[in-house]
Amino acid sequence: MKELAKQYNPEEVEDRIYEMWMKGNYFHAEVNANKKPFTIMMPPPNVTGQLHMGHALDNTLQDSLIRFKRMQGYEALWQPGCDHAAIATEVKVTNKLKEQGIDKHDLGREGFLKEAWKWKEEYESRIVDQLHKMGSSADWDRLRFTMDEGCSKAVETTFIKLYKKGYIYKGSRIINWCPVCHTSLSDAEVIHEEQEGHFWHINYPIAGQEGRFIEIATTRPETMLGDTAVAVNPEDPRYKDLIGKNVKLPLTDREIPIVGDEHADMEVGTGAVKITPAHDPNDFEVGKRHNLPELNIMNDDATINCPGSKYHGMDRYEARKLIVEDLKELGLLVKIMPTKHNVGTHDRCGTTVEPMIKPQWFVKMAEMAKPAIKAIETGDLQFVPENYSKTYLHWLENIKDWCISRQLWWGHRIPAYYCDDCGEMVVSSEVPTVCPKCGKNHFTQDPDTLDTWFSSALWPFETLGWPEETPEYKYFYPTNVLVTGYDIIFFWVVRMVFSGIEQTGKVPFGKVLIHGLVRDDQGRKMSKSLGNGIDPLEVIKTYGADALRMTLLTGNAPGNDMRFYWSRVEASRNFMNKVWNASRFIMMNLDKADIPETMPENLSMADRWILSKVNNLVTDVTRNMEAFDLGIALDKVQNFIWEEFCDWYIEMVKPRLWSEEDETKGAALWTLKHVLITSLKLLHPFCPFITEEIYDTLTDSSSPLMRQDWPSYDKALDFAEDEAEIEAIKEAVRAIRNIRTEMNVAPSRKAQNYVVTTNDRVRKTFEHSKVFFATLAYASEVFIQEDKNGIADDAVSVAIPDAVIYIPFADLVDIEKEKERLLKEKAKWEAEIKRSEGMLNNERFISKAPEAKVQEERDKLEKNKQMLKQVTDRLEALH
RNA sequence: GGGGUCUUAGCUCAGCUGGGAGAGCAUCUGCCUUACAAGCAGGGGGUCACAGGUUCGAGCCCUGUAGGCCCCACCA
Repeated sequence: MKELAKQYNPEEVEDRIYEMWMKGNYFHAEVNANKKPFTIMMPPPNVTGQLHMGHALDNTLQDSLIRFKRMQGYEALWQPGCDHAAIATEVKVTNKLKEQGIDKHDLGREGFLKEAWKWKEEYESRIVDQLHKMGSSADWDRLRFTMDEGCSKAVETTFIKLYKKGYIYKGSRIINWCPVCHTSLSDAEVIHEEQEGHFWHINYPIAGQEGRFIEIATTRPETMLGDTAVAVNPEDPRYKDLIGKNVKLPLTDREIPIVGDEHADMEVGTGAVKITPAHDPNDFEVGKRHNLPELNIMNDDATINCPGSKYHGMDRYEARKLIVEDLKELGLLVKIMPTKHNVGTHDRCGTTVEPMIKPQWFVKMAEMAKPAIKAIETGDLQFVPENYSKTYLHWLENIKDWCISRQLWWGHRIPAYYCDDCGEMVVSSEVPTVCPKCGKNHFTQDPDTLDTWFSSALWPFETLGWPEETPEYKYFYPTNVLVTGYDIIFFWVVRMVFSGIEQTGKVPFGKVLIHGLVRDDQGRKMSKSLGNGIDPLEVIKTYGADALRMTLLTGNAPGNDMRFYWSRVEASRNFMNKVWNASRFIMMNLDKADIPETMPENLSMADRWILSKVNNLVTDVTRNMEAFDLGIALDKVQNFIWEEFCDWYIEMVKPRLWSEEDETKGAALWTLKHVLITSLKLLHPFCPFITEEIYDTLTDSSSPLMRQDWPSYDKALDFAEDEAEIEAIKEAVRAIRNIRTEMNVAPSRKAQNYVVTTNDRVRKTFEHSKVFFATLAYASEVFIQEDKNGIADDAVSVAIPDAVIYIPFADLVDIEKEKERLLKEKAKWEAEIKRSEGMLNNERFISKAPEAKVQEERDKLEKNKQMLKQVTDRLEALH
């Protein structure tokens, strides 16, 4: 028998084991008609940097699931890949170049893209390496990238299909513009932050009515250069008569109309609003309603663009300052009120976005949203936890058209071409040869690229070869589970669903397992700026990947945020150590006797007990796994291994192993081995490394644990009737331990040896383990009094090397205390019985509850009655 | 304004369709015991936010109240 190292060294073991898995190609999944597929698409990490704790959680959940399904006999594919993360990467690469003193515009588009690809290569391999360290069993042969050839083809195909269907259109609309990144942003990329600001109250002079003004309030005075109207509520008595009149727009020579519009809220500000259609989404709408001109007064970098004006070329905030001063000078500034208001900022760079009117590409959402909503109603798509489907629905039901064009270089180029001569647009997968309008043959491609989510929306099928009908696509698609954080339901999940339905006719995954954020120990988000992020690799280095995985899986329900505590990692590491040492102990004993091939006949009570325990555990854990309650499943496995297997069974079995002549040693060893292997299997999806290492050392199996069959319920191991007896034994053992404490005898080898026996019932249950109680007392010799003399039902016999002493219970235990304890216990059982009887006497319960449950309750009642009898008997014996 | 969610031990959190209040950490007591001191044995600690209701039975379901958090929209 091989031996395990004395100390578990995760660092050494993990690397070696992972290499073994890789060499054996055990992660690979192949089209296999004899097996059912099970597919998980890895949310592709951005190639912007290294993985953080959120990725660790995300990947641990997926890896646990896929390992479970693989062991269950599915052809389990975990499809890995990375995302080009358009703007995020472009910002990073631009900054890196800037540090080297290079401006990206000097490099030009081609040069920049070369740099970006270099960046991608570097970070992609770093990310893959990190995923290896976490133990991820993804099919690395199938590693994909959102901008690789196949994905680009899928993007192009999708774009053209949607365009031809009329779902993609180009339009001039007001969009969010980032003046630093020089690109448009979707609504989802804009974060609204509350900021301190001011309300500037400004008098606009009424044209033709000298000395009369209309007072407006604004938080952005600089935009007044682009005002094309003032709006008042048509019901507002203060201003009713002014509707239709004009005002002279200060600081300009323009006159603009006063219009009546619902948008003006009588309660807010002065009730009169300046309308700047080109720089405010609401004003844009008002402008549309009243046919107002849209006056763009800003350049792409948010400097003022008003030729002829003194503000021309100034930054928007500089211009604001100067405009306020100038208004003051003109006596038109009425007052300045401090206020808090929400300002939209770019989620990547923090710049305040500027609403701008720009020609952009959009996806029409109304039609595609419908089947995505329906998928929830039909149950084709289910969220875990379920309430996230409400979030999903709420968003879809209020969906707006999706702005998909970005003025970036890093991304999929829009497949639209413009004729150099007449400007005619052609959407096509290739450069058109002849202009359909003017017949010329020179074209320029649209410079814009697509929103990064446009390609990730296709991830579940583009990675399997779509639009080609590859065998992989046919076999593995639609996928089974998507695992992701709640923070990207809108960005990603929604878009995958409607894209999947539209392109493939199928919901891309049946279940969405949602997890929360990993926060620091104070509940704050982990972020670079706070410097409170914890690198998963650092944790793995000191505590091992298994410990990290266990920390992330336990004590946390789906969809909820969790806090990261080092103490929890330590606790997990301690459990790894427990598993390691228990296994070490078992292996040290395995060569002490022949281990039966099949289940031996002469199993002791304790053997039967632990076997049925582990048998039930299999059922429980499997059910939890299938319901995606991974944390609960792991909790049960841990609880079993530590508290049942180690603390009780292994302790109980020791004397049989140590004894020279015990004929049930083989049964004990068989049981130990069986329970250990089953436990390792159950633990493997969560803690793959340590379980694999132990299993391989223990079994000499030619295939690794990760490819073994998941255990299933075995009727032959169901010794359900033993449960009550075991409880009685445990109770007796506890009593003896208490006696030991009462006697103040330290169970030390240095202390005197002694033997304890107790009543017939307990002794009978331990007929195969006569040395059991001796072990508890750490005796070197064993005395069992077989004659009834001196052994009362409630007395103990204590043997020390030279003598046997019979000690009545009463002499050892404080009778009053013991009575109290028993009375308490009696009350407990009585309450239990009352409860059970209450239920069983209830007609509604009997008729409504499933038969199994009723039977369970009846059994419980029976058992409790027995327990009560025991307690009562003991109480009587005390007198 | 719309939607969601939470309140359980000193701390952080589990508690699966209603049926014995749990874990980890912390704390207290006794132990270096031939797997494990990263350990063992034992203990203390909770009116499950509050008030009603449904039920034989409520941490769980319903209504209301108080407080916390998140998302969406909007604040000219």
